[in-house]
Order: sequence, then C-alpha cells, then structure tokens
Amino acid sequence: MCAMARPRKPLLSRDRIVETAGALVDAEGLAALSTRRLAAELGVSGPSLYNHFRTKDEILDAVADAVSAKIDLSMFDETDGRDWRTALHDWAVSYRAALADHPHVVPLLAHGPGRRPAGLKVADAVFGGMVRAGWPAAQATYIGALMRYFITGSALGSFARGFVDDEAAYDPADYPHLGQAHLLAERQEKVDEGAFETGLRALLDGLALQYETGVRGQWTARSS
Amino acid sequence: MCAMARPRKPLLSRDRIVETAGALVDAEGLAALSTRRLAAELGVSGPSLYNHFRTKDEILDAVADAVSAKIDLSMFDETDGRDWRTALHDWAVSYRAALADHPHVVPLLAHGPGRRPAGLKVADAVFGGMVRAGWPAAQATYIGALMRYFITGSALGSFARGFVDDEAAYDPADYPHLGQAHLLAERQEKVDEGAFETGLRALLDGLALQYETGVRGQWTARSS
DNA sequence: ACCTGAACACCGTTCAAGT
DNA sequence: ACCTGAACACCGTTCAAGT
Repeated sequence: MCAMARPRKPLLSRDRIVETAGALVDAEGLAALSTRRLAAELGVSGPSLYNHFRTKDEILDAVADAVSAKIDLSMFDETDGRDWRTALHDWAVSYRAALADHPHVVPLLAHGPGRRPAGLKVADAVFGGMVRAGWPAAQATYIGALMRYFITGSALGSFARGFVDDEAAYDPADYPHLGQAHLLAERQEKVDEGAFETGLRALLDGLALQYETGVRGQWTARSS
Repeated sequence: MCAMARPRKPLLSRDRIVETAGALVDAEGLAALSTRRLAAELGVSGPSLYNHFRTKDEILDAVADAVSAKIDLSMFDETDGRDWRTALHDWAVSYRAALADHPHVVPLLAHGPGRRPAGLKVADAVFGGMVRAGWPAAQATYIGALMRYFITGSALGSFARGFVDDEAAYDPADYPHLGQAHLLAERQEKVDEGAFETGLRALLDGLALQYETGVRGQWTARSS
C-alpha cells in the first residue's frame, strides 16, 4: 500500500459526495451524517471533503436541493395558465410525493429556498403560474407561501406517527378524547393521506372563493 | 473553596433546567444547547444534568412541551361547541403566536406530540371540540392533523426569510418571475402574516363547504 | 489540485468517587 | 440522593505535509 497523497484521477466529485450523502441520510437519518462517516462511505479520509465543499452545511444544502429538483413543475408551463386550481393541486401532490420519498431531508427544506437553485425554480414557477392565471402579485406570493407551509408541514410532521403506539400513554382522565389515539400509529399512512387530501381540497376550495370575489371586485381591496 | 460533592439543598431541579434550556434555545438557537453549556449556565458541571434527565433529548422534549402549554385551548371548552369555525380560527391564531414566540423550538414540536402531556392536551382538545360540533371522528382527526401541518409549517419556514436579501441571487434568466424576491426579506413579517391569514381563511372556508355537504348528506359517504 | 494524518476545540454520556 | 472530575468515543474543521 503506497500512501498516495494525490491520485492521478480525483477520488471525489461534488456529485458523488451529494449522492452518497443523500443515500446515507435517507437510510439512517440526518444524525447519521457526519463528515467522517460520509468520508468513510466514500473510501476517503474526513478532511478530503473540504476540497469540494466549504462546510458540512453546504453538502446538506446540495442534498436538499436535489430533492427539490424532483418536484414536477410542468403544470405551470401552459402559456395561458387559466386553470390555476388544477395546476396547484397537481403541483402539491408532486411536491408532497417528493418530500415523502426523503422524509429525513424535509427539515432542511422547510426553511425556504435560500440560494438553492432548484428551490428557487419552484418558487419562480408557482409565482409565475399564479400571476399568469390572474392572481395579483401579492396574492400569488401568499399562495406560494401558504402551499409550502401546508406541504412541508405535512411531510415533516406525519401526524399519525407523532402518536405512540401504546394505549397506556393516553389516560382517559387526562385526555378524554384520545381513547383511540394509539391506533393512529398503525393507520398512519391512511390518516396522513386523508388529512392531506382533506386539507388540500379545503385550501383550494377556499382560494377559489377568494379568486371569484377578487375577479368580481377587480381586486380593488387587496391588490398591491 | 471546598469541593462539595453533594450540597444540602439540591442545586438543580427539572424546572430550573427546562427554564434555563428554553431561554438558551430562544436566545441562541438549538445548536447552542450543549449539555456542557447548559450546565455552565446553571453553575454546575455537565454530568449533573443526568441526575434529573436521562438524555439531552428528554430535556428538549420538556422545553418543547412548555411551549405547547402556552397554546390557548379555552375556545374548545363550550359544552355545545357549535361554532367550530370560530374556535378553530382562534386556536390557530393562538397556536401560531405561541410558536412565533419560540421559533427555534418549532422543529422539536413539528414531529407530533409523542408522549408530551401538553402536546397531547392540544390534540385532545381540538379533536373533542370538532366531534362535539358534529364532525365525524375521522374528519375530526383530519382537521387536527391538517391544522397542525399548516401552522407548524408556517412557523417553521418563514417564507419570506427563506429568501436572501441580495438582488444578485435572482438572475432573471434563471428565475423570470423572482425579480422582486430580494425584497421579501425586508417585508418578511407582512408577507408571512398575509400568507398565514390568507391560508387560514381559505382552509376554514373550504372546511365549511365540506361541513355543509356532510351535514346535508348526513356524512353518508365519508363517515367512519 | 487533491488527498493525508495530526491536531484543536468541541460533543453526549458513563462511571467511580465523594458527601 | 446529588454533585464531581476523569474518561470514552465521538464531532466539524484547520493545516502542514505529501505528490
């Protein structure tokens, strides 16, 4: 074994680092990603990573952006963009599916796009789509924000998984209405899906109401 | 200075630890809370904490629950509970205010109540209130879940703060609709508040639609 | 340019020792 | 019962040294 300090062909690349980091986070969670562990997975020593990224946070940013890049945005492509409701619905479903595939990454995404290109692309597409559909700029901004609240919230905090599967944890004297709460854990997927669908429908119904009111009044009160 | 191993009166208590930990997290963020730092703040050595909590995570759980305990639940007290919409609205506003006061704690709360008593009290109150107001159990569960999605999502990821205050970050060639995005940072509070209010109104309007439909059809299709 | 080992200043947690 | 210092197995990051 010769201790070669620099190989003729680089052992690492940004892409390979991000890919391996993403796989590790998906498999074992954010806490499992240390620079040493990641380096070991890449067959390299810890400090080597710093030749390609300035900090561990930069690596995590890249992992997060790779997930954002999987969100379908094609529904905002239509040049007329009239049917904003269908577009918003399909986007929300695709958005949530992308996050659900990588639940451990959601906390990284929840704080906004920052300087991540794919995250910015998402914000750009939904804002552009809503404006084209006739929403005033201020409302289009709100829609991008509130949809993100709802979707990342639902992906981050699986409601059902947030309860422990242990009947003894729910003393009827303390929580008179949680007698069935321990069942939530096993029905987790159905409950979270039902809540997401119910909430998304309510959100879109409510926005449709605001759209009609706005169009009738030509957005006099709230446009900016 | 005598090196006393055990004082006659305990130096620590669970309450004092949680209070100091919460203050530290509020002031400097989650990353600033190490067991050694917290112990120093309490005038004590690191391992002392383990006489009162089994792990650091247990301390964080208690900090999170203290925030949940500040959420107003009195709107679900009324024995008739007919006006579910007003109750839900007021609860959402109080919920969000509690989280906004402790933004660094939100990630700890986002994963659900677990075994935290105050978190379970919240889930119990909203579920009970909705059922009393006439919602079927399944829908009441969904409402608790989707409201939490929206509220924690909005508290966790301030939309506006998620954009950097740097015009150069938004190349028009890449993001044709984000020309004003750098302004979001300074208008942060107004944007987040507007998005929250718009989303909450839409959510409640949409749920009212589903309530009316359900009552008319006596929840035949979706009750369980 | 790109990798290495050694080193620095940290972590959470355990444990025997003190009173 | 409740605190202590020492210790273990970790961290992220810097840096001089190698090729």
